[in-house]
Amino acid sequence: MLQLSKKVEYGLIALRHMAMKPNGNVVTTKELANEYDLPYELLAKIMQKLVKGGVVRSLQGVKGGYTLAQKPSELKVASIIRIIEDSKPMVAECYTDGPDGCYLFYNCTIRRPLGKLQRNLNVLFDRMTVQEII
Amino acid sequence: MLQLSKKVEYGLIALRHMAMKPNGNVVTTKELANEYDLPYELLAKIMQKLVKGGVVRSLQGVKGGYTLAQKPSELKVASIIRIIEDSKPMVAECYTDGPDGCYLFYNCTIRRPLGKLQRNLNVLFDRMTVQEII
DNA sequence: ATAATGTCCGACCCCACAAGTCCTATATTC
DNA sequence: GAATATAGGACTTGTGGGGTCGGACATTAT
Repeated sequence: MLQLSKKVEYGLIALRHMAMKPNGNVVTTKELANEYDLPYELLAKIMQKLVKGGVVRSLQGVKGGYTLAQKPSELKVASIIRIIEDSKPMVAECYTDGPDGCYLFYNCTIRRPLGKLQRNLNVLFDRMTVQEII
Repeated sequence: MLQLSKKVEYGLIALRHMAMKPNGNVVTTKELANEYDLPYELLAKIMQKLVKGGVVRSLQGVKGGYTLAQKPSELKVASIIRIIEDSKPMVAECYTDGPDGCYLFYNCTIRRPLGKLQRNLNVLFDRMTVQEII
């Protein structure tokens, strides 16, 4: 209920790990999976998403791996969630999908008030960065 | 992702509806289900939970129904969620279940930082009341 | 008293989606 | 060219949210 997904958790753990390494130091999926006992393949997928999201850079081949593409202080948790989940953290689907996503939409009486909650939530996730979880 | 459940949404809609009725006016599940086109049985379950949670009072029999047991300004959204979901809104399960709930627990590197997020979230849901969604 | 109409509540189904797995292709190093 | 890394599509599995059904009990009206 209202929880972050495992994917996001794993992603944050990985990013934190990288943020603590000396700059430019590559980290492999294997290393991460071993260190934190995370499912390798799943983590690999997450890392690939982070690459596409521009959060980390990848180096292929032997001696390959990942490095941060941005400073930890610039990596907003909100962005990480958006990249990994393909959507912002939302309190209700109607804020993403619009009228088509919810058959109540037009006569939904709690949409506006929830909007307030949503905005506060946005602020929360926008403020927090990877820097803070080191 | 991080969404409120339908149950909570329905519950809020119902409470709002009741909050707008003249004091002491009973509202039936049927009336609510029709008015907002919500699944009757599910809504009934939710209402029962709200009764157990002390948020609404029930009157059985013909002419029965529900009335608010508290002022709308006293009905915190946080409480509603807790009552309907049997748990507080949590960003990660480890905050409810403790060590047994997550095999990472002791070497989880993001638990403490997420705790900050959690506390902020608590404040958010504690501040908002049914009064505000009228 | 009995029919009508409401709550109460346990048991159940369904399915979308999160979580995790498997397999193959491609890049890089030595 | 062998070893080791990422890239990525396809697949399986498990769980929980959402929804349904059926019957018991309470109250009122006739």
